Amino acid sequence: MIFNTTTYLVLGILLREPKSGYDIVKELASFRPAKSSQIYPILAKLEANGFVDCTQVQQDGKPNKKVYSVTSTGKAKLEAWLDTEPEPPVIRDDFLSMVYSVWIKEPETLERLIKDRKTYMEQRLDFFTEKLAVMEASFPADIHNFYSWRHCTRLLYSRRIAMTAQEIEWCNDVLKDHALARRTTEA
Amino acid sequence: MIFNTTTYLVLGILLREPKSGYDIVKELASFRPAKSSQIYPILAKLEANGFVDCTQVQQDGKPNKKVYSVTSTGKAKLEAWLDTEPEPPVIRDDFLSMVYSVWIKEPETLERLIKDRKTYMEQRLDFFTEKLAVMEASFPADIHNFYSWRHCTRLLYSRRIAMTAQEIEWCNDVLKDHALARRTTEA
DNA sequence: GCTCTCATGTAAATGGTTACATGATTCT
DNA sequence: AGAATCATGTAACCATTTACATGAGAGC
Repeated sequence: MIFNTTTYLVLGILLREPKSGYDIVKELASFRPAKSSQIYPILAKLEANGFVDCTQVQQDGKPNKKVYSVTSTGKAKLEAWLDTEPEPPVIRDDFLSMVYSVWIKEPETLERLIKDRKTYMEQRLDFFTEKLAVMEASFPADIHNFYSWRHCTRLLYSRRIAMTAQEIEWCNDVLKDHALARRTTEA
Repeated sequence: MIFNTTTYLVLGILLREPKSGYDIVKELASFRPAKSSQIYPILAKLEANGFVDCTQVQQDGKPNKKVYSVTSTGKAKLEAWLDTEPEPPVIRDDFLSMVYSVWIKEPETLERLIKDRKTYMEQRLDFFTEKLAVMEASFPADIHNFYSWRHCTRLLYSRRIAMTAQEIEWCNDVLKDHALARRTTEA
């Protein structure tokens, strides 16, 4: 069986807390989005190879669901992965590809591109700041405990927040430069 | 013909300056890495559909190469794309997936992960800082001229540098927290 | 009756990587 | 002779997305 990064992520999610495929998709949404058509086959393979167990759970007011939990073999596999070196990050960002070529258009196009990006990043910043605040209020002890998964979540939120704030700052710098240069040209 | 983001990037590279497939791969390497097996078919398709022209160039001391340049149709296509809205960015980062699950291991694993990341980011920071410095020294006028492609390159470098510096800062924060918490535990 | 959320999947297509194949030229 | 860089490509595979299919239950 082939273990790619997404498969390890699924194991990691289920190790925190048993979940259904549908719930895994929701958990991934804000962090590393994946479609259900990718998750369900991964779960099926993990189960077929004994890395996760599955139990049917009846719900009232909702359809039944299949809740998966990690086996000891699954946990061992995840632990072994954490001792390896991660690949360098890959960023797919259309926005950057557009900035790369935006010099062929009027300056207004760059301005629009940056303003839209800033708006998007401000929304993301609010989203993650809120998430972190809720977690801090709900689990004040866990988030500073090395052996709690919420500690890891806190680290990831704080990184996201810092990165997003940094990008907003960059947008402001570009817009400032832009305004300055245009005033100079007009004068 | 299907135009994906990579195809637009190839057009953007060739519009700055005509290049061979081999050169395009090198140009992309530090920004959005792609393999030659992806670039050559894109060039073939672009040529077959009249978006780029190709001329054989003899070189001495090196094998001959095929240099591509963008046609007016190709430029129009790129311009139209710049008026659309970019998709939200996608980040594939094994490191983050590892941090997500590292709570199941001893704290040393997190420490190692962060230290290695910091080292990697410091290398990247040096690389981009050097690149920007060279460009600033070589083309002091261009980098502030809206209608020069080097202006766009400067924006992308400055963003990369700020982002990378920010990530190093985050690594330092995590390591400081970590040291503090361990001292508290030992005391 | 219609839409929304919950829930699980399959099939086809696209985007990208890995592996392979070939050949010129330069440097050691 | 062997490795390194330059140069162009093909074939097979993997990862992910898009589109499709189905169905229960809730709320309007």
